Amino acid sequence: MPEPTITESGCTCFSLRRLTRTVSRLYDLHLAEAGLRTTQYSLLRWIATESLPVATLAAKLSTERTTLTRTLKPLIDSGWVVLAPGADSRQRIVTITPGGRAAIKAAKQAWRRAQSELEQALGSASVSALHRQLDHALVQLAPLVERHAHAHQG
Amino acid sequence: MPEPTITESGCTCFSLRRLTRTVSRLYDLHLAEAGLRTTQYSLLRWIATESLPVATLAAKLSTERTTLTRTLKPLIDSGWVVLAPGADSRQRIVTITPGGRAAIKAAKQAWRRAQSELEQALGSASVSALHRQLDHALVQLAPLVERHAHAHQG
DNA sequence: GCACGATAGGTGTATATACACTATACTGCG
DNA sequence: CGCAGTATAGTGTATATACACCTATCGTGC
Repeated sequence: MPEPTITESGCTCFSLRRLTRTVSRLYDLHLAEAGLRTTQYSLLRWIATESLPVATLAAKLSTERTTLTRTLKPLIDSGWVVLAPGADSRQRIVTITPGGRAAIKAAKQAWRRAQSELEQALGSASVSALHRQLDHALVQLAPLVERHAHAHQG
Repeated sequence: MPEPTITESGCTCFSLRRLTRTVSRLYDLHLAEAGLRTTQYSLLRWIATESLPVATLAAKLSTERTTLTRTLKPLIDSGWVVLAPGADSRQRIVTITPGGRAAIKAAKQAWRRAQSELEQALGSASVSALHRQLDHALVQLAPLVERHAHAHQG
């Protein structure tokens, strides 16, 4: 039955943004002790697992490439990340430093407390269900948005 | 069973932020035709339903009060919103203008296309499930984060 | 071996977000 | 009434986010 689809629940984008604001504040409250933001912590952890060129990393994070350039800046200024030259001299390989690994280690407990507090408040089952929905949505939407974006250029 | 609770799924905050980025881009692609962002559209719609003081509106949106001051600025500059004086002369009542209502009307079709595209890509059942999870999480976490934030001042 | 399209990355500008701090106005108590 | 304390809003600063545009390098066809 192809019904008119707009749900009553309202704007999915607004609900997502609103919860993201709230959850980010929770994580940031804990991570402040360690001197970094939740965005920075996640980014560092990702960079620690593999060294990749900027565009490749951006794609993995579903971030606009130029946004990654800007979000990397404070990490570079702190000496936690460097942009190493690649074989192709256009590329910059985003690479973690020993200081970066130390920062992750120092912040890990704070992150764990944030995640734990969230899971206690929501219940583990709810958190799992939420992740399932988020993952499913991302898989469906990410390529769609990329197509849109590329079509827009020409 | 009070088990160690950290889920395998990783960082809830990161997953939320990532999907929010993606979904926001989808909405913004459509709303660009109407000359506004998804954040602005949602905010305008909210303001159109009731006129409230800044702090009250911020609480309803789960936004930091000072953030709302900044996000209102482009709407005020466009003539879509005014800050009217209240009985208490400290208060500014966030009020929509006729131009603001016209902007909502002009953007509605674009928003509908965005929401519809999302629902087609995910399926209505998925979208409903996602909204349930988002709403549940917000209800649990919003007061918790507020408590944290107020405790931090003192 | 050079011209040209494609690819990798950065900048300019604008908005979104939040914390620490500041300024102003109200309110109740002595 | 006058002041102490509280409530309301804005600023300074920093990060996050993305689009339009720019620069530099690569690879290929001739």
